[in-house]
Amino acid sequence: MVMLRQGMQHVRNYYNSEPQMMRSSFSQPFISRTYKTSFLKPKSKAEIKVLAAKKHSEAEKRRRMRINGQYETLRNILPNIIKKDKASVLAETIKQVKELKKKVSKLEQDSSTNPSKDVVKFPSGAEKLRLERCNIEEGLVKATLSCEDRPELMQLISKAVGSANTKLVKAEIVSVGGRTRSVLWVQGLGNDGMGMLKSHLRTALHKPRSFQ
Amino acid sequence: MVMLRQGMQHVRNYYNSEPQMMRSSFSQPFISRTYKTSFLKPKSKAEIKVLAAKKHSEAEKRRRMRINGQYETLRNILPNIIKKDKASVLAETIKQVKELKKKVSKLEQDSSTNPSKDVVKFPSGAEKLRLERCNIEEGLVKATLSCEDRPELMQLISKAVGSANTKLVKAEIVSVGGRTRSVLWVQGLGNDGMGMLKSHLRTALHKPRSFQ
DNA sequence: TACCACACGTGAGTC
DNA sequence: TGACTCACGTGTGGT
Repeated sequence: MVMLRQGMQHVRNYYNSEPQMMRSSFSQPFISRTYKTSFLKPKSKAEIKVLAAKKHSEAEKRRRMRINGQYETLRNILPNIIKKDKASVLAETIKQVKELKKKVSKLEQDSSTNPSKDVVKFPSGAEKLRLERCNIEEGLVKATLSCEDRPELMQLISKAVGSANTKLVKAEIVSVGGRTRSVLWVQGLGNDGMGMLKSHLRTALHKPRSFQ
Repeated sequence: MVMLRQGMQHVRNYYNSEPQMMRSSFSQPFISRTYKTSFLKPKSKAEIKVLAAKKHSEAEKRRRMRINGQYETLRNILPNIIKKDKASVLAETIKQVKELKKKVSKLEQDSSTNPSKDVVKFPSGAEKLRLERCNIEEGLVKATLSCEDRPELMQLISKAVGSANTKLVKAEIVSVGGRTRSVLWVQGLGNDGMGMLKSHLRTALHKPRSFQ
């Protein structure tokens, strides 16, 4: 039942552009023009009707071709189409559009909760510390800090996180031009946990450069 | 020239299901059944032809309805469609599919070069170190390492990266159950830089727990 | 054979 | 008025 109608359009064009039923009436104009000026373009009512019909059918043909062309591009765009008939093409299109939409919203959701969008964010010049809840159900808190780059910074940070009795789920660090921007994803904070973590991180940030 | 054809389908259904030209011939069967048994279902050639035509046109109508239903769902799925006619719907569909495809490939590209997809990757039990070029034009190298979690690890790593004369563009660390998985994006490696970086990182990984 | 998908010309509607 | 879009029934070829 699988149908492959690749070139059917061409096969089906068996009608010539001027159907026979119309041809007979086209000899008429020459007769009338023998005694009437061609500027007036005299036409019998039947003649007018036939010409209009011809025009109409030609316009309709153009319309069909326009639509069929778009079916063709759809057939080319969509991957894995077996049945090439119009209904199947439309069905497959609908399916694909839905899938693509779902995929996009999923990917966009990911990139909004993930650090991907922070890739372009470089450390700012100012000393900064910011905490925000980013997933309430999972109790996930995102801490963003920007400060001078120091070798012992990671130790200080991990100690700060540890002392707040939390779990560091994920950390992301960008260091550029002697400055560092860190984003931490922390889990397991109690009600007053955020304030505690913040103060711990603040002391870590402002600790003077160690001896080492 | 903007066309709003929301409910045109309903307006256009002015034909009843049995066109007039067919009705006259439907009175025929009753006459023949007066002297022939209805089991044989006697049909004149004309009768057969008309019935076949009816069947055909009905099938064609079903086909049209199937296709038009799909146009309708497309109209509903696609956002921001002004012109509701078939050709415009198809054109808009093609446009949207192309856009969605581009969007998806872009987002997928992002998530493959970005750490997003590593979110689910937790530190493995085995000691691991792997380097790979992930962007040849930019000379970007991705180093993935998995080892026991130690407080001084980040210092060791940053020293290793620094001694290889490179720039740490980005770092990502996940610590779970006493183990750490780190992913480093390093830039500015020479031809033999990768080997050097690897050996430096290896020694950092296997360094015994410091006094501190 | 019957069924299916299609292109066609046409009548009718909208703008 | 004319340009357009649509649904319709039909003829035809392919399965």
